Amino acid sequence: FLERTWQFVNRNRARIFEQHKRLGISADWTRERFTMDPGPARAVRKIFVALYDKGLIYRGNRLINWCPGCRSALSDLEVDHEDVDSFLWYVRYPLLDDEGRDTNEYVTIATTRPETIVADTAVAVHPQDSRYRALVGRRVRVPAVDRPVPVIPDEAIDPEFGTGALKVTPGHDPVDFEIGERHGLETINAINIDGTMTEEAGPYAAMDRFEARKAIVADLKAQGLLVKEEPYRHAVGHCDRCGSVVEPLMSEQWFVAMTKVYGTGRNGPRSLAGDALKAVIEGWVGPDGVRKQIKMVPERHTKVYQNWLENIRDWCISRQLWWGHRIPVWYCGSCARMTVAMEDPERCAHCGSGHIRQDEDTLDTWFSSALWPFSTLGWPDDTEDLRYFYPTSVMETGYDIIFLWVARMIMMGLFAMDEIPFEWVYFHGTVRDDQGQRMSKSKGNGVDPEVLIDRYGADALRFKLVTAGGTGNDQRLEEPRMEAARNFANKLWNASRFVLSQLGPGQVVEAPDPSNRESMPAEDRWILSRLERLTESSLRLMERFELGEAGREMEEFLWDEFCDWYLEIAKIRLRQGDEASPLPVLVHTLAACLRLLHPYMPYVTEEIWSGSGDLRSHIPGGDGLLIETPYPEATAVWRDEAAEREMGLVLEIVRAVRNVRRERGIDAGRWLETYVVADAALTKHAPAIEALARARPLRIVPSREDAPSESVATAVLADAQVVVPLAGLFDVNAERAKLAKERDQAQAQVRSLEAQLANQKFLTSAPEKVVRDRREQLEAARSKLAGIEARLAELA
RNA sequence: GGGCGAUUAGCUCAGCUGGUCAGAGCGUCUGUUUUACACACAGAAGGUCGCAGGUUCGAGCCCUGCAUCGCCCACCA
Repeated sequence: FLERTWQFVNRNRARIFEQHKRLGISADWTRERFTMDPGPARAVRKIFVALYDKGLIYRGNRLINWCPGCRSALSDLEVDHEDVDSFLWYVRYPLLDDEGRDTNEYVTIATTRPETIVADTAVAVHPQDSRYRALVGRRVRVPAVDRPVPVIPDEAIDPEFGTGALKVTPGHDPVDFEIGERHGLETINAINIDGTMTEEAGPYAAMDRFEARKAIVADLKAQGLLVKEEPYRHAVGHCDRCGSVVEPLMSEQWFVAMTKVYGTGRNGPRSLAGDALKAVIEGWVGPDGVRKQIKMVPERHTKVYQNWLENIRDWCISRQLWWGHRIPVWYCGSCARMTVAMEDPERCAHCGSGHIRQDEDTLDTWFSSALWPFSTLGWPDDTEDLRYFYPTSVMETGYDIIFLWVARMIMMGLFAMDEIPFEWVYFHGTVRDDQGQRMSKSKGNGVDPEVLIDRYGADALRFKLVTAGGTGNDQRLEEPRMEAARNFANKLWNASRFVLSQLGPGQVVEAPDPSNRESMPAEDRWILSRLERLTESSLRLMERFELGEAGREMEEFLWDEFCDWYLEIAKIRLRQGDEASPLPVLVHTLAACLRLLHPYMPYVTEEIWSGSGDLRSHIPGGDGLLIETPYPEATAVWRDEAAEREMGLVLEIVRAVRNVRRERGIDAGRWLETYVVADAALTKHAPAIEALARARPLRIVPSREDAPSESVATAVLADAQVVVPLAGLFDVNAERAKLAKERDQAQAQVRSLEAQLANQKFLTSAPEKVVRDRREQLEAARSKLAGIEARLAELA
């Protein structure tokens, strides 16, 4: 966040200065205010000096990315390549004879940047290119400036592209610069730092670079040297800060050497990039002798990381911006040498002169960000916290800054601490607007989180962000999903209110005791068993960073199983004031949900626990904040397959009655006389079925003969049948049609299962459990089919 | 030019190590003042899981190719 703020400040520096000026605030004051605090500043200086001492930081006059808009150097990462529609201009360079006079021959080159013609110092062709072999060694005249330059051979030339001949501009193109170095060519600076042309540009001097381009093209055309201009789409570098077209040009800047080997250690030869690669690919042995490997989630990012590091170039770290850490280097006015120091020096370290001046440049904002894992822990002064918090376990950030930030934290962590900064990097996706567009200042489609928080609540925003997508995938910030998250928070709040309303002031409820399970009602055992499954499953998911899936499971459990079923069934006992109170299960299941959900919805859960809800006061030993209570652990003490099966049947029966009601258009409020053909053991669930299905009178009968068969709707389940007398509402044709449809489905299922179980290969190669499940499914399907057929026979 | 991701109900998206996984929310439709919640409850309709092959007893899930969209990297002027 700090870094983002600093970037923002940097982008807006001119405006802030102007504002302050208008307010009568001195520029010095402004500059001072926007200086980083001394802690991290010391870390930055210490690292700078250490890198410099190892020869990993150097100053050099090199071709760098220059932004004429910001008037600053940029690193490779700050240049965005965007496709631009332009032209490929084919230009004739007259061949000269030995005396330096024009001949009738030409070499035609293709260029996208005619304005750089004035800085050409050669024309290059591929050495194997038969078309040009004879020309190598001769000279051509550069148009516009009439400079004679040689035709040289170089492997870097692609004979297929353009005419196969390249104008070489070492001063303004990275490839050309390398060619220039190989052939000892002169480097000419034709473009100023403000984007205008230099004196070297001759007639075009002082023109803006794009104006100069037009002027040169016009002049070439006039001189008959322009062969053609071809529409051409190609990538052009833009400044990621201001959008200006970036200009490669020669400039004296500071660099960090990425691949230079500066020593050797227990992990072999050391270099910044090499070490960062090693820590992720094969692991890093720290000072404690333990090998630790940095793992990324989603894993695919490691390949991107690796690819970047394997092709990395030195990092240009000096910026000509106002804010940021100033480079801790002083130049001597007397002996001209440099003093590199942590503390501001009084005099030159070499000759003792007092005439020293600090470098005006600031550091790339990501240079200090790279130190974040340890500079925030007090390094280099107070290293106490470092012992406990370095390395940390998980670094969480967006995948868009994997190079800018993550890779550099790893480099600097290994350099300064000789230990990885973190073991896991968890990358979240990009949050887009509701149209799926990336949020950006220029588009103005940014969504202010504060507004969303006002509208839906902080918990809803957080829950939405964590659960709305897959791990590491981008997601849209859309309102319907925000509403759903808010509704869930509301659901949790209301369910809690209900539970709390059942408790007397100061009433303390003991936790359910597994050793008493025999005497507990099936629904209690059921919900506790389900809770345990949820705990086990969500913990497993969280360990794999499947945070969204875990949260969704919690929501589903709380809403569907706890609220819609358990709570409603528990109300019966609460109303009747049963001896076996559901309160222990109600209170402790809710408490467990609060703990599970706390990371997802910290505010509501805490409010229920220790705030106005004060659930903790009803729990033995309940004290402190929710965050202080232990997170639920996965155990199996409450696992109860029998209870789950039993309640599964109850739920099915209730749904069956509701379906009959719906299918016949019977008022939801009307009580329906209902027979359930099932084992007598089901009788104890009669009150629940009665209440939830509004089935009264309800009769549990042992066999189909005990229920009426005339004018009844029948729902056939595997382990039960539901019979609802309809009297006047009964429609025998509708009933037959419905049952026929169900029979077809059941038959299809039976056939498919039978076929699978008859397949010898399936039986031998499928896991035992799958085969067993299939057999059980077949049995259930057959039983259901038999029931349906019997009922159809009755109706015939 | 390389690499990666996406393509699943009208919309936005989940689907872990291949075995009922075809799901959720929203939307639509039908009902409901059932005393925690209408930011709710009950129910319904809706998808040949981009296309074509392949592996397997079995494939949204694995392999190959193709198509469309998006992102990242990149010194073909």
